[in-house]
Amino acid sequence: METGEIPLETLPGGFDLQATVESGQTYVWSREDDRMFEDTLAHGGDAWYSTVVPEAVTGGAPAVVRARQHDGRLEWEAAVDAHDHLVRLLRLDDDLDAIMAATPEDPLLDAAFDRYRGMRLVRDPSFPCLVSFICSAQMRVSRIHGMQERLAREYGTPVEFDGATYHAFPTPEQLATATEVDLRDLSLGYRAPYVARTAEMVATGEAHPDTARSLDYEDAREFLTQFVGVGEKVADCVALFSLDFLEAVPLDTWIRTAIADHYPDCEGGNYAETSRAIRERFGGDYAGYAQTYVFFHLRTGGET
DNA sequence: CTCGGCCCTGTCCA
DNA sequence: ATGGACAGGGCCG
Repeated sequence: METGEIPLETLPGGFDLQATVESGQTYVWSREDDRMFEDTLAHGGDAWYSTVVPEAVTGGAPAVVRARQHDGRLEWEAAVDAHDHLVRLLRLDDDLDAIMAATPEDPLLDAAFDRYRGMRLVRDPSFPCLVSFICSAQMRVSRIHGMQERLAREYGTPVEFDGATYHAFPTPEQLATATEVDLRDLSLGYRAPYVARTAEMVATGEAHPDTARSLDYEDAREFLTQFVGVGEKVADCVALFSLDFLEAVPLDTWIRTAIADHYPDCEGGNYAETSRAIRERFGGDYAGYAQTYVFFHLRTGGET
C-alpha cells in the first residue's frame, strides 16, 4: 500500500471533503464506515472515503483510493500513487478564491458560499457520471448511491485492497451485458431500459460522452442528450461534474425554485433560455460552482 | 416547440 | 395499519 498526504492550508479557498463528496454531485465515492449519504451532513467530517479509479483512467487495473481530511491535510492510502488522481477527481487544481471573486455579490450566493466554504466541484469519470445521473431522475441522494453500489457489486471488476474486496464501477462493456430485467431487479425502476441502452451505445462505439469535451458548451449539452434517459438537466450534470464545463447550470427543482424566488427575470420560456439567463446572473464561466453551492444550501435547509 | 400523462419505488406522514 | 404525496426528470403522443 502507498500512502501520502496533501497539505490543505495553502490551497486557494480551502477544501471540505465531506461537503464535496456528499453534496449530491458525485456517486463514485463511499464512506468506509458504511454510513449512508444522508440529506444533511450529520456525521462529522473526518471519515474515510473510498473510490475505485476505473481502468479507463489508470490505463491498467482499477485502483482503490482512500482518503480522509484530518488536521489540515488530505491523507490518502491507495494501491498506486494517488496524488494526481485526488487532485483531478476533487478539483484541487481549482483556485476557489478566484472563482468566488469572479462570482457576483448577491445575498443568496454569499450565504451559500459561506455555509460550505471549501466545497469543490468534482471531476468524475464520464461513464459512471453519465449512468448515475440517468439514475437520479425523481430520486433521493441515498437511493441513487445505493443503485450505483449495486451496479458496481453486480457488474464491476472486483479489486482486492487492504484485506477487503472493492468493486470498480462497471465498464460500458460490462454494463451492456445487463438486460432491462436485470436492472429492474436492482431497483432501477423505469430507468432500467435507459441505462441498458446507454451502456450499449457507449460499448458499441455509437457515441461516447468524452466526445463532448471537444465541443462548445451548448453543443456539448445537446450532444449528451442523445444518450437514452438523458434530457437537458442530466446533460448539464455530466457537463459540469465530469467534463469541465464549469459554466453549466443544471436546472433542477431546487434551482428552479431559487430562480422563481430570487431571479424571476431569469425565467425564460424554455430550458436553454432560462439556462443562459441564470448562467449570466451567476457570473458566466464559473456559474456551475454557484449553482452547486446554492443547490446544496437550499437542499440542506438553508434560509432563502 | 410546448404540453400533459405516465413511469418504478422507498419513505414519510396523515 | 395503510393510502397518498413526494423525491434533484425524461419519454412519448
